[in-house]
Amino acid sequence: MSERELRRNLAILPIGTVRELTLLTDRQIRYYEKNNLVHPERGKGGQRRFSLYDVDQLLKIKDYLEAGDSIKDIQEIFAKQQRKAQEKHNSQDALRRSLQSEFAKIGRFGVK
Amino acid sequence: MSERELRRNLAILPIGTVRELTLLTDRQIRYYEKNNLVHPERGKGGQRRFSLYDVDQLLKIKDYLEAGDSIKDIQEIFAKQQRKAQEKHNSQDALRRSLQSEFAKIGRFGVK
DNA sequence: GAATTTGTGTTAGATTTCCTGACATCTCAT
DNA sequence: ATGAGATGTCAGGAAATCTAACACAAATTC
Repeated sequence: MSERELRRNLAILPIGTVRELTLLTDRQIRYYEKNNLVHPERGKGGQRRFSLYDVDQLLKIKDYLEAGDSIKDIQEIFAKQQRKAQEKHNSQDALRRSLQSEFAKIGRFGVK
Repeated sequence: MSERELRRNLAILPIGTVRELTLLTDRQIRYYEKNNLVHPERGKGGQRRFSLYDVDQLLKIKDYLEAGDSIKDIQEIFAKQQRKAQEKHNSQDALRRSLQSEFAKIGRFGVK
């Protein structure tokens, strides 16, 4: 994972901040969590910690709901996006590996 | 200010998160604030809210202190950095303005 | 070398935020 | 009408944060 992705996925925000950033209520945020749409971590005392990625997801949820989609619809939408991201990830990995092995054959860049 | 800068300066982190990110104690963080080295905002109930920029500043403070500098030294260092950033900002503004007025003369790009 | 300053630890009590669980309400679709 | 889905609201408790004060070691100043 890139540095940028790491930062994006750092669980650093309490629910109060997320509430302000998304204009959702605590109730809504917790409900979406219960329905597996977001997955905040928990701090030492058991309080939720959200990442910036979570905030993005919550904003998407908001949009989808306002567009008439149900929680279940959104679960499927996210599952689909998840699969695509995974494929993309895999194909990038594959590309990288094949490029590296090509370079290794040419012998100009070591694959360390 | 750019979108990126805006995000960087958004006051979103409670002191607990900042404590974990910097490995400083609350006491230290508050002391540095009292000495004008960081300037967290306050939430509705009066609790501190730090930005990612604040976190960076705190990490710098930590480095400087470990390097033997005093709080006052750091105040001056920051003041100097502040002035330089300001100058850079101004010169960028000046450049932008002069470019815009050049374009305006040529008449191809309106200065909105 | 005694006195002061500096940076930090620690504690206490009050306030704010967050937690879970339950019950209520409203809107659709059946 | 009935039931499911999404949200509001409330209660009681736990966790996080706040300020102010006292303590203290190390460095600095007189």
